[in-house]
Amino acid sequence: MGRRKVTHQLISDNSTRRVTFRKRKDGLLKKLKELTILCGLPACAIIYSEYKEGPELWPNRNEVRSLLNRLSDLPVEKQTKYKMNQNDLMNRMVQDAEKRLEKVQFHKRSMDLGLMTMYTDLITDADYSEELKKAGEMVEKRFKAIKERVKAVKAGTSIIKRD
Amino acid sequence: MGRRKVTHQLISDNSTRRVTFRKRKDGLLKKLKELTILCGLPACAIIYSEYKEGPELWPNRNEVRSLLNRLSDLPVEKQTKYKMNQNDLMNRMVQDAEKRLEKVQFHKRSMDLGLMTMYTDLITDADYSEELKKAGEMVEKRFKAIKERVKAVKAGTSIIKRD
DNA sequence: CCTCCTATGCTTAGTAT
DNA sequence: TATACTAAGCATAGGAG
Repeated sequence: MGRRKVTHQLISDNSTRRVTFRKRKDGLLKKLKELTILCGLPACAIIYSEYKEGPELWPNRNEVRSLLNRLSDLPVEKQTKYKMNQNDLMNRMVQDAEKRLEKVQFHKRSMDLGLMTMYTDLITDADYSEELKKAGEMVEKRFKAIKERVKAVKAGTSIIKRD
Repeated sequence: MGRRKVTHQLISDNSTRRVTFRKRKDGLLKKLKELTILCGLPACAIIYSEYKEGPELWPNRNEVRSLLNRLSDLPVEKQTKYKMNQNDLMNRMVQDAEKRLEKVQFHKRSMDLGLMTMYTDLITDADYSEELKKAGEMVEKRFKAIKERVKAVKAGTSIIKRD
């Protein structure tokens, strides 16, 4: 039989859904590839599914990363109360994350890292959007990484192994 | 007339390319939407074009960001010579970027920022992949942002304006 | 679970306005 | 440039092996 008209809702049958996923995902990525070739532009797609450990990255991991990095430089939408002087999301994220981090944990972290305290006059109250909280977490990870490296080196070993 | 078979190469004519871009982009995003609904999964797409200032983000900026954040937690491919102890790309980027940055500019930056020197024993030679260079640039931006904030506050003004 | 098949619905290139 | 049209190419649901 030929094809039947499709109703747009979640396909309940597991195996049907799996088959449809593969067919449509392949068709979709083919069309995305055609678009980039015909129109000469960069694009990427990220598709999560229950059928694979990680997401499907098109065209590949590096291209996705590269476009993501560009994304960081986008101007911020007016949904937050901050205005940018530059088209630079990263700068804003970094600034605000830094401020938030420092307000909460600066003294402890400074001691741990052996850094001198400063910025005391920078710390002010502000409400932080989800976005800024994530940025804060990012910086937190950075601090953790530095602390780990310091500990590792003091212990005479490096966290990073070389071949 | 109906449609002609398409040759897969860049469309040279400007207006034809523009029209094709709009048509195919819309068709593509429609199919991506169908895929997410039919199969109940998260997905996003980023499409840059010469017809818009920023990239087309589907389904929206926040969803793209959210999926990107997930991406950061993916295990790293074995294409680099570094091994991970955790499924945490950010930690590795941060560590290596930190090392590179410090080797080149630590003393100057430390003075600028009023931080104490340390890590002297951490600095070693290593060749850095493109990826790590980008990570380094990211951290560079962070330092710039901090410096700017410090200057601004010392001057009695804030870079960040509030409504 | 595949792969192959194909009728049928969907997309779209070229045209007209 | 945008919108509308439509013929024909293309994608794919369901079935068969």
